[in-house]
Amino acid sequence: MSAFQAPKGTYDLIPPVSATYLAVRDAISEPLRNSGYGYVETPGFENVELFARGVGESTDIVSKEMYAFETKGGDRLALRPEGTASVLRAALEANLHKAGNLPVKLWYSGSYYRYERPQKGRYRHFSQVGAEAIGAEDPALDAELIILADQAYRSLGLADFRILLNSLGDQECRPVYREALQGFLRGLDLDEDTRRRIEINPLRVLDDKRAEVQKQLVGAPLFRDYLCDACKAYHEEVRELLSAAGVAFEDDEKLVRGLDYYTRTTFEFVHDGLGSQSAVGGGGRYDGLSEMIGGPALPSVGWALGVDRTVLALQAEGIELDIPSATSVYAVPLGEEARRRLFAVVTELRRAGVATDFAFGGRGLKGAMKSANRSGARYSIVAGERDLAEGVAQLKDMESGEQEAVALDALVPELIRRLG
RNA sequence: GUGGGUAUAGCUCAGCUGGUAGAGCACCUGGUUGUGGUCCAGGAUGUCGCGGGUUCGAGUCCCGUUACUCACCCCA
Repeated sequence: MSAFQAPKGTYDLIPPVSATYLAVRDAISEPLRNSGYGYVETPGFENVELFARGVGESTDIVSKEMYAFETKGGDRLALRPEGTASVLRAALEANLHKAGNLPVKLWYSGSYYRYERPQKGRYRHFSQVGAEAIGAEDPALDAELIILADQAYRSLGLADFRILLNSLGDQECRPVYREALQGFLRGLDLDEDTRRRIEINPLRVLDDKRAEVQKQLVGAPLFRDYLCDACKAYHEEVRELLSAAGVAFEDDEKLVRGLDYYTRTTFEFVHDGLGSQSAVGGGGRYDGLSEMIGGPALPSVGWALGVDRTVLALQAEGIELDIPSATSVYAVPLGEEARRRLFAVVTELRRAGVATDFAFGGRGLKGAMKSANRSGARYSIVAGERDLAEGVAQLKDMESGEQEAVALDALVPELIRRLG
């Protein structure tokens, strides 16, 4: 115990659990790397205005959950609460969209920050892997991203997740629907906050999880009935491509996401084993975002998957990822001379690419062998004066317990041979 | 911001209507003066979250406080 602990809503990732997080990030990004997405990394903080204009002034994310601060130089910054706005900003700043190769496809992995009351699956510092395809309006692109996320989850062994799909329309049909919805909502018996939301962002009222609210929403106008022909055709094409790819999804007319920039396709990946925070990931199309942050018209689509929540989903399904032992060989010296000789062998093995560790700190043989066992190493090398006098070391198979003398000079090639 | 729950050994937890602290796992030592994982024998470990109160006596009751946790709102 130190006098300090991790700040509220944060946690440290330590072995062995941290290995699972690395594996999850790897599994999520693998299909992206295999599909033309390039890695992008942006700063952990941005000009606060980017999020205010991008994510939306009316969203909870911006209005009450953002870590905003002023620097000594007077700049107004904010820790990033999400990834899309930053990635788009970076792409525009580097003029990637002018390189003539649209869509610009990018993936990223990093930490995000929201000042919220922590609970299961919701932290103030959390980790996401995301993907963005910038500058193309093509239903196949929307489908591609959903298919790749599905592939990522399946590669982890997850089975109990569902994909919710909806369309939020465009500048043409959304205002008409919005007005129709507002007309309906204004007639309901709702609390003050919700009534305010009707005027600012009525679609999000549909997303309210409270039973007494949902009960009143029966009979609310559905966007499905208001979509313009272009949006309807686009959405139908996305649905068909997903079906053709064998990716199951559920139409959810009430799926509205809490970020203002979404248009047309929106989707969410939900898992029932996470407590009340059921979304493990989500995303959608954001055709207007580029212009909102001062760029050219660049219709785009993307998603972000929560690494923390994916790990919770794995736990809920009882899935243990098969993470290979980090160490293949563990060297145990007895005495000073052996320590020098074996340390040299360890260095040589490592340079040859064999994962090797060493009994540091001069523990007794028994303790050192215990460490060798805990390291998960397949082989241990033990050498003391008796062995050195004969120019050998004892090579022990930690699984079978069998041990044989191997000439010191032959150790490295022999281990490489055995480990394949 | 609002509400519920919890706080005892490194970890997971037990401790009945108040009588001065326990289990399992982990850890350490020995059985093996040069061998781990199994087995056997032994061992160490706690400001019982913190502060105050009631009491002859508080892990146990009361008040306060802090932390954690779950849920609402919202989201990954």
